[in-house]
Amino acid sequence: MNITRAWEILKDNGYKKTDKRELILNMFEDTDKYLTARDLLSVLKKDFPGMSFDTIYRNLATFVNLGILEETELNGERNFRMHCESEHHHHHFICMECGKVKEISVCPMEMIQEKLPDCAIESHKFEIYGKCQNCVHETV
Amino acid sequence: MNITRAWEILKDNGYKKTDKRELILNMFEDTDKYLTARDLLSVLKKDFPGMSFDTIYRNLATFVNLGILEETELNGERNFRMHCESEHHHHHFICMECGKVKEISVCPMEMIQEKLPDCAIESHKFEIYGKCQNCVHETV
DNA sequence: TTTCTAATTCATAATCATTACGATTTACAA
DNA sequence: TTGTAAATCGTAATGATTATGAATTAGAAA
Repeated sequence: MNITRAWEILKDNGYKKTDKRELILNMFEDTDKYLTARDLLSVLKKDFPGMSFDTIYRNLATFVNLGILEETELNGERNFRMHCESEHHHHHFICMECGKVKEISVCPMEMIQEKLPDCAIESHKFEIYGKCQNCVHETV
Repeated sequence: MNITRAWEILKDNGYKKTDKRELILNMFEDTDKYLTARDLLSVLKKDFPGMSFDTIYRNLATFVNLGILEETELNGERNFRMHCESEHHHHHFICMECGKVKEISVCPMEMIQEKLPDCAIESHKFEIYGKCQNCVHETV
Protein backbone atom coordinates (compact mmCIF):
# COMPACT_ATOMS: atom_id res chain seq x y z
CA MET A 1 0.00 0.00 0.00
CA ASN A 2 1.38 3.38 -0.95
CA ILE A 3 0.14 6.79 0.11
CA THR A 4 -1.34 7.70 -3.27
CA ARG A 5 -3.51 4.61 -3.22
CA ALA A 6 -4.51 5.37 0.36
CA TRP A 7 -5.80 8.82 -0.62
CA GLU A 8 -7.71 7.34 -3.52
CA ILE A 9 -9.46 4.93 -1.20
CA LEU A 10 -10.26 7.70 1.26
CA LYS A 11 -11.66 9.94 -1.46
CA ASP A 12 -13.70 7.12 -3.01
CA ASN A 13 -15.31 6.57 0.36
CA GLY A 14 -16.15 10.21 0.95
CA TYR A 15 -13.40 11.03 3.41
CA LYS A 16 -11.73 14.38 3.31
CA LYS A 17 -8.06 15.22 2.96
CA THR A 18 -6.86 16.74 6.21
CA ASP A 19 -3.45 17.70 7.47
CA LYS A 20 -3.77 15.32 10.40
CA ARG A 21 -4.52 12.35 8.16
CA GLU A 22 -1.62 13.35 5.97
CA LEU A 23 0.78 13.33 8.91
CA ILE A 24 -0.47 9.97 10.12
CA LEU A 25 -0.22 8.33 6.73
CA ASN A 26 3.24 9.79 6.19
CA MET A 27 4.44 8.21 9.40
CA PHE A 28 3.28 4.82 8.18
CA GLU A 29 4.75 5.30 4.73
CA ASP A 30 8.15 6.05 6.22
CA THR A 31 8.48 2.75 8.07
CA ASP A 32 7.76 -0.94 7.70
CA LYS A 33 7.28 -1.36 11.44
CA TYR A 34 4.18 -1.60 13.53
CA LEU A 35 3.31 1.63 15.35
CA THR A 36 1.05 2.25 18.34
CA ALA A 37 -1.31 5.15 18.91
CA ARG A 38 1.22 6.33 21.44
CA ASP A 39 4.04 6.29 18.88
CA LEU A 40 1.99 8.44 16.55
CA LEU A 41 0.83 10.87 19.18
CA SER A 42 4.29 11.47 20.61
CA VAL A 43 5.65 12.43 17.19
CA LEU A 44 2.65 14.38 15.95
CA LYS A 45 2.40 16.41 19.16
CA LYS A 46 5.52 18.20 18.00
CA ASP A 47 3.82 19.66 14.95
CA PHE A 48 0.36 19.86 16.47
CA PRO A 49 0.54 20.26 20.24
CA GLY A 50 -3.24 20.11 20.44
CA MET A 51 -3.46 16.77 18.63
CA SER A 52 -5.79 14.59 20.63
CA PHE A 53 -6.36 10.91 21.31
CA ASP A 54 -9.64 11.08 19.51
CA THR A 55 -8.12 12.16 16.23
CA ILE A 56 -5.54 9.39 16.30
CA TYR A 57 -7.86 6.57 17.28
CA ARG A 58 -10.72 7.58 15.03
CA ASN A 59 -8.45 7.82 12.04
CA LEU A 60 -6.69 4.55 12.81
CA ALA A 61 -10.08 2.82 12.94
CA THR A 62 -11.08 4.42 9.65
CA PHE A 63 -7.84 3.35 7.98
CA VAL A 64 -8.21 -0.21 9.22
CA ASN A 65 -11.81 -0.40 8.01
CA LEU A 66 -10.79 0.79 4.57
CA GLY A 67 -7.95 -1.72 4.41
CA ILE A 68 -5.27 0.95 4.38
CA LEU A 69 -3.73 -0.23 7.64
CA GLU A 70 -3.51 -3.62 9.27
CA GLU A 71 -3.52 -4.23 12.97
CA THR A 72 -2.22 -6.67 15.55
CA GLU A 73 -2.15 -6.93 19.32
CA LEU A 74 1.32 -6.88 20.87
CA ASN A 75 1.58 -7.10 24.65
CA GLY A 76 -1.75 -5.56 25.33
CA GLU A 77 -1.40 -2.69 22.90
CA ARG A 78 -2.85 -2.31 19.44
CA ASN A 79 -0.20 -1.96 16.75
CA PHE A 80 -0.71 -0.73 13.19
CA ARG A 81 1.17 -0.70 9.92
CA MET A 82 0.54 -0.16 6.24
CA HIS A 83 -1.47 -3.03 4.84
CA CYS A 84 0.69 -5.31 2.70
CA GLU A 85 -0.56 -5.84 -0.78
CA SER A 86 1.47 -8.96 -1.51
CA GLU A 87 -0.45 -10.97 -4.03
CA HIS A 88 -0.37 -14.02 -1.78
CA HIS A 89 -1.62 -14.66 1.72
CA HIS A 90 1.25 -14.51 4.19
CA HIS A 91 2.27 -13.95 7.79
CA HIS A 92 4.86 -11.95 9.68
CA PHE A 93 8.02 -12.36 11.59
CA ILE A 94 8.26 -9.43 14.01
CA CYS A 95 11.55 -8.42 15.60
CA MET A 96 10.86 -7.70 19.25
CA GLU A 97 14.03 -5.64 19.46
CA CYS A 98 13.76 -3.16 16.60
CA GLY A 99 10.23 -3.87 15.39
CA LYS A 100 11.23 -4.85 11.87
CA VAL A 101 8.70 -7.01 10.03
CA LYS A 102 9.42 -9.78 7.51
CA GLU A 103 6.94 -11.59 5.35
CA ILE A 104 6.65 -15.36 5.75
CA SER A 105 5.01 -17.16 2.88
CA VAL A 106 4.32 -20.40 4.73
CA CYS A 107 0.76 -20.79 5.93
CA PRO A 108 -0.50 -24.08 7.24
CA MET A 109 -4.19 -23.30 6.97
CA GLU A 110 -4.96 -25.76 4.16
CA MET A 111 -3.69 -28.56 6.34
CA ILE A 112 -5.65 -27.23 9.26
CA GLN A 113 -9.06 -27.20 7.63
CA GLU A 114 -8.75 -30.93 6.99
CA LYS A 115 -8.20 -31.50 10.67
CA LEU A 116 -11.33 -29.57 11.65
CA PRO A 117 -13.86 -30.90 9.15
CA ASP A 118 -16.96 -29.69 10.98
CA CYS A 119 -15.70 -26.31 12.16
CA ALA A 120 -16.26 -23.03 10.38
CA ILE A 121 -12.88 -21.36 10.42
CA GLU A 122 -13.34 -17.61 10.36
CA SER A 123 -9.85 -16.30 10.94
CA HIS A 124 -6.45 -17.16 12.25
CA LYS A 125 -3.43 -15.50 13.72
CA PHE A 126 0.04 -16.74 13.02
CA GLU A 127 2.94 -14.59 14.10
CA ILE A 128 6.56 -15.32 14.84
CA TYR A 129 8.51 -13.28 17.36
CA GLY A 130 12.22 -13.02 17.97
CA LYS A 131 15.28 -11.03 16.99
CA CYS A 132 16.20 -10.18 13.42
CA GLN A 133 19.70 -10.57 11.95
CA ASN A 134 20.86 -7.15 13.06
CA CYS A 135 19.51 -7.38 16.57
CA VAL A 136 20.86 -10.89 17.13
CA HIS A 137 24.38 -9.55 16.70
CA GLU A 138 23.99 -6.50 18.87
CA THR A 139 25.57 -6.77 22.27
CA VAL A 140 23.09 -5.92 24.98
CA MET B 1 -2.94 -30.36 34.22
CA ASN B 2 -5.15 -31.53 37.08
CA ILE B 3 -5.78 -29.84 40.36
CA THR B 4 -3.72 -32.24 42.45
CA ARG B 5 -0.67 -31.53 40.34
CA ALA B 6 -1.36 -27.81 40.58
CA TRP B 7 -1.28 -27.95 44.39
CA GLU B 8 1.95 -29.94 44.31
CA ILE B 9 3.56 -27.28 42.17
CA LEU B 10 2.32 -24.51 44.43
CA LYS B 11 3.54 -26.29 47.55
CA ASP B 12 6.92 -27.08 46.00
CA ASN B 13 7.37 -23.40 45.31
CA GLY B 14 6.44 -22.29 48.79
CA TYR B 15 2.94 -21.06 48.04
CA LYS B 16 0.22 -21.59 50.60
CA LYS B 17 -3.10 -23.32 50.23
CA THR B 18 -5.86 -20.72 50.48
CA ASP B 19 -9.58 -20.91 49.92
CA LYS B 20 -9.39 -18.26 47.19
CA ARG B 21 -6.78 -20.22 45.24
CA GLU B 22 -8.89 -23.31 45.65
CA LEU B 23 -11.94 -21.59 44.16
CA ILE B 24 -9.97 -20.20 41.25
CA LEU B 25 -8.36 -23.53 40.41
CA ASN B 26 -11.69 -25.32 40.69
CA MET B 27 -13.19 -22.98 38.13
CA PHE B 28 -10.42 -23.87 35.70
CA GLU B 29 -10.68 -27.58 36.41
CA ASP B 30 -14.40 -27.54 35.60
CA THR B 31 -13.98 -26.22 32.06
CA ASP B 32 -11.77 -26.52 29.03
CA LYS B 33 -12.49 -22.95 27.95
CA TYR B 34 -10.48 -19.81 28.36
CA LEU B 35 -11.65 -17.56 31.21
CA THR B 36 -11.01 -13.88 31.86
CA ALA B 37 -10.35 -12.20 35.19
CA ARG B 38 -13.86 -10.84 34.86
CA ASP B 39 -15.35 -14.30 34.44
CA LEU B 40 -13.66 -15.47 37.61
CA LEU B 41 -14.56 -12.43 39.65
CA SER B 42 -18.22 -12.45 38.70
CA VAL B 43 -18.59 -16.05 39.86
CA LEU B 44 -16.40 -15.86 42.94
CA LYS B 45 -18.08 -12.70 44.19
CA LYS B 46 -21.10 -14.86 44.99
CA ASP B 47 -19.20 -16.91 47.57
CA PHE B 48 -16.84 -14.13 48.61
CA PRO B 49 -18.42 -10.73 48.09
CA GLY B 50 -15.20 -9.08 49.22
CA MET B 51 -13.04 -10.83 46.64
CA SER B 52 -10.85 -8.20 45.04
CA PHE B 53 -9.12 -7.59 41.73
CA ASP B 54 -5.80 -7.89 43.41
CA THR B 55 -6.44 -11.45 44.53
CA ILE B 56 -7.55 -12.57 41.10
CA TYR B 57 -4.81 -10.93 39.10
CA ARG B 58 -2.00 -11.77 41.50
CA ASN B 59 -2.97 -15.42 41.55
CA LEU B 60 -3.44 -15.61 37.79
CA ALA B 61 0.07 -14.25 37.36
CA THR B 62 1.43 -16.76 39.87
CA PHE B 63 -0.33 -19.65 38.16
CA VAL B 64 0.97 -18.63 34.76
CA ASN B 65 4.52 -18.28 36.07
CA LEU B 66 4.38 -21.76 37.57
CA GLY B 67 3.01 -23.24 34.36
CA ILE B 68 -0.33 -24.16 35.89
CA LEU B 69 -2.28 -21.89 33.58
CA GLU B 70 -1.67 -20.74 30.04
CA GLU B 71 -2.68 -17.38 28.67
CA THR B 72 -3.71 -15.74 25.44
CA GLU B 73 -4.96 -12.35 24.35
CA LEU B 74 -8.46 -12.30 22.87
CA ASN B 75 -9.92 -8.99 21.74
CA GLY B 76 -7.92 -6.91 24.13
CA GLU B 77 -8.52 -9.07 27.17
CA ARG B 78 -6.25 -11.63 28.78
CA ASN B 79 -7.71 -15.12 28.79
CA PHE B 80 -6.55 -18.06 30.88
CA ARG B 81 -7.04 -21.82 30.97
CA MET B 82 -5.45 -24.90 32.50
CA HIS B 83 -2.13 -25.57 30.88
CA CYS B 84 -2.34 -28.54 28.52
CA GLU B 85 0.11 -31.29 29.23
CA SER B 86 -0.11 -32.99 25.85
CA GLU B 87 3.17 -34.70 25.22
CA HIS B 88 3.57 -32.86 21.91
CA HIS B 89 3.71 -29.19 20.98
CA HIS B 90 0.36 -28.06 19.58
CA HIS B 91 -1.94 -25.14 18.95
CA HIS B 92 -5.59 -24.32 19.48
CA PHE B 93 -8.78 -23.86 17.59
CA ILE B 94 -10.99 -21.55 19.67
CA CYS B 95 -14.73 -21.35 19.11
CA MET B 96 -15.69 -17.68 19.22
CA GLU B 97 -19.28 -18.63 19.95
CA CYS B 98 -19.06 -20.98 22.94
CA GLY B 99 -15.38 -20.72 23.79
CA LYS B 100 -14.60 -24.40 23.30
CA VAL B 101 -10.96 -25.20 22.60
CA LYS B 102 -9.60 -27.97 20.38
CA GLU B 103 -6.02 -29.07 20.04
CA ILE B 104 -4.40 -28.85 16.61
CA SER B 105 -1.31 -30.96 16.15
CA VAL B 106 -0.04 -29.18 13.04
CA CYS B 107 2.73 -26.68 13.64
CA PRO B 108 4.67 -25.14 10.78
CA MET B 109 7.58 -23.88 12.82
CA GLU B 110 10.18 -26.31 11.45
CA MET B 111 9.47 -25.00 7.98
CA ILE B 112 9.61 -21.45 9.24
CA GLN B 113 13.05 -21.57 10.80
CA GLU B 114 14.49 -22.55 7.42
CA LYS B 115 12.98 -19.42 5.92
CA LEU B 116 14.53 -17.16 8.54
CA PRO B 117 18.06 -18.52 8.76
CA ASP B 118 19.57 -15.54 10.52
CA CYS B 119 16.77 -14.72 12.92
CA ALA B 120 16.54 -15.91 16.49
CA ILE B 121 12.97 -17.10 16.84
CA GLU B 122 11.89 -16.73 20.43
CA SER B 123 8.20 -17.53 20.31
CA HIS B 124 5.20 -17.75 18.08
CA LYS B 125 1.46 -17.52 18.24
CA PHE B 126 -0.72 -19.64 16.05
CA GLU B 127 -4.42 -19.69 16.78
CA ILE B 128 -7.45 -20.50 14.69
CA TYR B 129 -10.79 -18.86 15.34
CA GLY B 130 -14.27 -19.76 14.17
CA LYS B 131 -17.33 -21.75 15.14
CA CYS B 132 -17.21 -25.35 16.39
CA GLN B 133 -19.54 -28.12 15.15
CA ASN B 134 -22.27 -27.31 17.63
CA CYS B 135 -22.24 -23.59 17.13
CA VAL B 136 -22.16 -23.86 13.34
CA HIS B 137 -25.56 -25.56 13.42
CA GLU B 138 -27.21 -23.19 15.85
CA THR B 139 -29.63 -20.75 14.28
CA VAL B 140 -28.83 -17.20 15.27
C1' DT C 1 -15.51 33.42 -4.69
C1' DT C 2 -18.71 32.88 -1.18
C1' DT C 3 -21.65 30.10 1.34
C1' DC C 4 -23.41 25.96 3.34
C1' DT C 5 -23.13 21.62 5.51
C1' DA C 6 -21.33 17.47 6.81
C1' DA C 7 -16.99 15.88 8.26
C1' DT C 8 -13.35 16.55 11.28
C1' DT C 9 -10.96 18.04 15.19
C1' DC C 10 -10.26 19.66 19.95
C1' DA C 11 -10.46 19.32 24.85
C1' DT C 12 -11.90 16.72 28.19
C1' DA C 13 -14.19 13.22 30.65
C1' DA C 14 -15.70 8.38 30.95
C1' DT C 15 -14.77 3.58 30.62
C1' DC C 16 -12.48 -0.71 30.99
C1' DA C 17 -8.75 -3.83 32.13
C1' DT C 18 -4.98 -4.09 34.92
C1' DT C 19 -1.68 -2.96 38.61
C1' DA C 20 -0.27 -0.93 43.00
C1' DC C 21 -0.53 0.14 48.07
C1' DG C 22 -1.11 0.19 53.06
C1' DA C 23 -3.60 -2.10 56.54
C1' DT C 24 -5.39 -6.32 58.09
C1' DT C 25 -5.86 -11.20 58.21
C1' DT C 26 -4.33 -15.95 57.62
C1' DA C 27 -1.63 -20.37 56.85
C1' DC C 28 1.54 -23.07 58.63
C1' DA C 29 5.92 -24.31 60.68
C1' DA C 30 8.54 -24.16 64.93
C1' DT D 1 0.25 -21.71 70.77
C1' DT D 2 2.65 -18.38 68.69
C1' DG D 3 5.48 -15.75 65.28
C1' DT D 4 6.05 -14.37 60.78
C1' DA D 5 5.98 -14.35 56.01
C1' DA D 6 2.46 -14.71 52.74
C1' DA D 7 -2.03 -13.60 51.22
C1' DT D 8 -6.04 -10.85 51.08
C1' DC D 9 -9.01 -6.71 51.34
C1' DG D 10 -10.55 -2.27 50.03
C1' DT D 11 -9.52 1.15 47.39
C1' DA D 12 -6.98 4.12 44.53
C1' DA D 13 -3.83 4.73 40.54
C1' DT D 14 -2.49 3.81 35.92
C1' DG D 15 -2.66 3.25 30.99
C1' DA D 16 -5.06 2.30 26.77
C1' DT D 17 -9.13 3.24 24.50
C1' DT D 18 -13.73 5.26 23.58
C1' DA D 19 -17.24 8.80 23.95
C1' DT D 20 -19.20 13.62 24.04
C1' DG D 21 -20.34 18.21 22.89
C1' DA D 22 -18.69 22.43 21.14
C1' DA D 23 -15.85 24.60 17.67
C1' DT D 24 -13.48 24.41 13.32
C1' DT D 25 -12.67 23.18 8.54
C1' DA D 26 -12.71 20.93 3.81
C1' DG D 27 -14.83 20.78 -0.25
C1' DA D 28 -18.97 20.89 -3.10
C1' DA D 29 -22.64 23.87 -4.89
C1' DA D 30 -24.41 28.33 -5.92
